[in-house]
Amino acid sequence: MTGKTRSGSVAADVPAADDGIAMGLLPALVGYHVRQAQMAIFADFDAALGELGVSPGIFALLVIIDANPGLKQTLLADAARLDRSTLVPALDKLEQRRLVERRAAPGDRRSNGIFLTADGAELLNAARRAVRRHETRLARDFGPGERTALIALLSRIFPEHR
Amino acid sequence: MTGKTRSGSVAADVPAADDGIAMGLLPALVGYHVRQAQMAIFADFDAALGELGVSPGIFALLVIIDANPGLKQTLLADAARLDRSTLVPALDKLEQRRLVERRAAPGDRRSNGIFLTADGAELLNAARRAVRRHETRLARDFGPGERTALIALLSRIFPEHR
DNA sequence: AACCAATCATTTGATGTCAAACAATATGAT
DNA sequence: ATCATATTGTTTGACATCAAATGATTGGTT
Repeated sequence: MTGKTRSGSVAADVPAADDGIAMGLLPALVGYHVRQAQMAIFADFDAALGELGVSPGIFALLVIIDANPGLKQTLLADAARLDRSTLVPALDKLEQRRLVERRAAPGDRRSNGIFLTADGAELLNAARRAVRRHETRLARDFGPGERTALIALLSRIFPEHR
Repeated sequence: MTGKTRSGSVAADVPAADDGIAMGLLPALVGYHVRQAQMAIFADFDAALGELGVSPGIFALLVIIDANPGLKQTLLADAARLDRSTLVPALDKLEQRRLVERRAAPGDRRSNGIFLTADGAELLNAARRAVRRHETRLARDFGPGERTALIALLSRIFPEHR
């Protein structure tokens, strides 16, 4: 079984159980814990902002739109790390909710500039407050500096993929 | 950089740009960096194991099945954090690839015990080697202990959601 | 001026995920 | 023993996502 692992490599050893279920080498993997953390964060985020109809992805979109009024869809998609085609129905929904507007770009009839409406800006402010509470909860057991240290470590993972 | 970060609270400050695009408060959020890290990790994982037809989710399934032969689908789904209905087509595919088997459970005609085939065990071994290389790459810029520290920090996020 | 390649938003198709509803089987209460 | 309730695997429907193809527009080359 999963013999001894060599030095610099990944600790392969036994287990850690999940209610009697062995998880093999998974708990030794950074990727596994990143995924677990992401799911837990998503769950709390949804509990905090689901009422507002704001998911993490929607929140990121609103923040980026607010910080870059008039941004074209392709650039917005890149910034939010979405495919252009994925952004289309997302913006459709936000437009139906009167949170954002697509306005014809002044010099280019192919592209739209994306803008937050007044309602969108208002909702974003409420969402920001909820997100700050969520983030505080997330790091409530962290000592001073640990939250920053976590972000710093995460930022050093595969920077070539960003 | 990222300006001054306050003690317990969330730094709301300016920017960080992504190619001229302002990202607002996103870079101050742990959740944002966890998501970025997850996407980067997934990309490298896929580059390393896509050839084997093994995604992170498939890998986790194979590892758990191997560590718990005969596990019932519901428990497997719980351990892998999938809905039981999501597991069905995943197992269908693995069964078509002759990597796993559903065998009638001895005392309960409702449930199946899930087992790795010889082919499945073989593929899993190859996948494990590739994953270890992947994990080593992931942490190649980390000093001794930093990898462990990262896992420890991630594990302390919303433990109530696990 | 006329073409051709690149860009922009969109449509379409495939996949992975959850949630709700379902049929078969098992368990527990009386 | 009978009946109500749980559990197990599955089907179906909704949704987010990516990738590839499409139509309109732009810009560059000649």
